[in-house]
Amino acid sequence: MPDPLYRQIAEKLQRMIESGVLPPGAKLPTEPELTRVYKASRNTIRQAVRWLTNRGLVQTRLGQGTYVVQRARPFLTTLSADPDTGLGGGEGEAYREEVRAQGRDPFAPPPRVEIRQATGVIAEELGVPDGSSVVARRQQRYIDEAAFSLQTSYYPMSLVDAGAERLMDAGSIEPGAVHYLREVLGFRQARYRDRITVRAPRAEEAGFFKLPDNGRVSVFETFRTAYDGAGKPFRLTVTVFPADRNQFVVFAGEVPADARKALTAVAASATGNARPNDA
Amino acid sequence: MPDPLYRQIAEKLQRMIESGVLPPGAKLPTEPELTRVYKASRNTIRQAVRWLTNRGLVQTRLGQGTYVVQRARPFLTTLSADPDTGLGGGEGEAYREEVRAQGRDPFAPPPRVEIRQATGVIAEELGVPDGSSVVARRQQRYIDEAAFSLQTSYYPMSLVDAGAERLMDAGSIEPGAVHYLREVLGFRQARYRDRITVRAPRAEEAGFFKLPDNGRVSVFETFRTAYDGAGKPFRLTVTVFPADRNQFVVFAGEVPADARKALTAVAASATGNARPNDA
DNA sequence: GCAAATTTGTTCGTATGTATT
DNA sequence: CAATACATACGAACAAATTTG
Repeated sequence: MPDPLYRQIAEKLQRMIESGVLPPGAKLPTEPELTRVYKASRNTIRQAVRWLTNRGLVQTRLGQGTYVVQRARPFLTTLSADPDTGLGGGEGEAYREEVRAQGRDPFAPPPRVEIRQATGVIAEELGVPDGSSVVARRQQRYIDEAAFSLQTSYYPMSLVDAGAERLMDAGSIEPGAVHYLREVLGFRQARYRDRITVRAPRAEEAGFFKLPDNGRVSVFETFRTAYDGAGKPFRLTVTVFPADRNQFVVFAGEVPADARKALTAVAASATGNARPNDA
Repeated sequence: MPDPLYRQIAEKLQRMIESGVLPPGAKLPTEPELTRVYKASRNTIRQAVRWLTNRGLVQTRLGQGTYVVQRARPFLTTLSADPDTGLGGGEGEAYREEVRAQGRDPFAPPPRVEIRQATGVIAEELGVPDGSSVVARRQQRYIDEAAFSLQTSYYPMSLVDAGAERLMDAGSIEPGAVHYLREVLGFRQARYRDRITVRAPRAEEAGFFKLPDNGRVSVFETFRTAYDGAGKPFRLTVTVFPADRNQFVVFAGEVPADARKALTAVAASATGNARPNDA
């Protein structure tokens, strides 16, 4: 039995998009036009377009039309520690350097600082009792004016008691909290564990990242637990990145310098074109 | 101006799901029932349910009903090299060990082996001319009888010429291709670069992993380029994992043994409950 | 094993609302 | 303000898959 009508129409449009007949940014015919071309009711046409929307191929704009999506240039975050600085990617100074190295423009407003009760994952990862107080430093980051990540770092209150008072400063800690903790408490970074997950965005996240409200684009959520010299966790950093414009890189062992650069070119070659897993 | 009716209905159902009134696995009322309860047409009810479906909260089954989704226990793959064996996660022997370490049951049928022409990413990453021949070894992997990953490793034909003839064997190379290359050509693993991306599944992948056909669940696609002692790439491994049941872990520096174990508990604590990024 | 009932899926038609040009 | 374009909502009929009797 053939596919339902709306699928047939959707697949025809999909082929036009993937073959380049409808290039990124192009406007699809309007619903009444498609109704005439494919001799289907408007509801069926709308169902076909919705199918494309759910797959992230097109995007509809009320009052304007339906357009083939333009993929943003992906940004690469290195998770493994830098062999020179010993810093992991995505945080403070390391973030700004990595953005500039990719020829792009970083911006981060001062963090919001709050005192919260540790619960669930936060308490477990920091090894503090459930309900005890932690400092939460919440940071928004932009690249080329576009929202790029939402990061919250949690520190046990015991660090503040031990002398790291500036953790509770409302402004930025320059050149970075990692650096500050090393100076004040002697903690060396480059001992951490990252966990990388993917999930649907929450409403606030969808708003901040300007994601389509159909739940189509998911977000990466990374959990970084950092340990001090004695192996005790002293920091948990949770970061959310939109999955449609972010990728991660991990280096193991001594990887040639060539392979560390010019990665952006490979990353940008849309996975939609190269299909290394086809049969 | 309030939300449209279908959204109001969807959000009421969403609250029932998230508050536990409708626990995972529960059956939602049928469409005719919802029609009566919310005094909306069947089409509007269906739109509300579709909204929940697009967010991955429920799943409809033709002829049966609509059910609250049950999240599978996530599986963790370690990307950074094992400090003892020097092996990266997700490949050959390392895969089986990691699965058993998490108390689960690995299964992998023998790989399919093909000769292909290198194009795009494959040629670039392996540093071979576009169009030259490569050996592709394609492997399906299961955990607890469920499809878990689809992996293809590419090797330049020059390795076969240099003596690694078994790369073209149809069956498995025990205890693993990495081990074999070290024996025959002296390549040491533990020099590689991983790139982690997320995208919509292709039709074959959705079929193999039994993903819902609405494009809701996306897949991780990881690209691992391995380098020999001279810094020349000798292998590219592309792996696809369903994002709804997989997570990744990266260790940097000497992380305490405690933090390497008991990770599964933290990972399983559904991100749907703990909301570390809320305002 | 078959038929009926139940439940979601597809397709049409129609009317009205809202945002953009 | 008018025309265009997508969004919401209702009603109706039949199809396909599953469960029940």
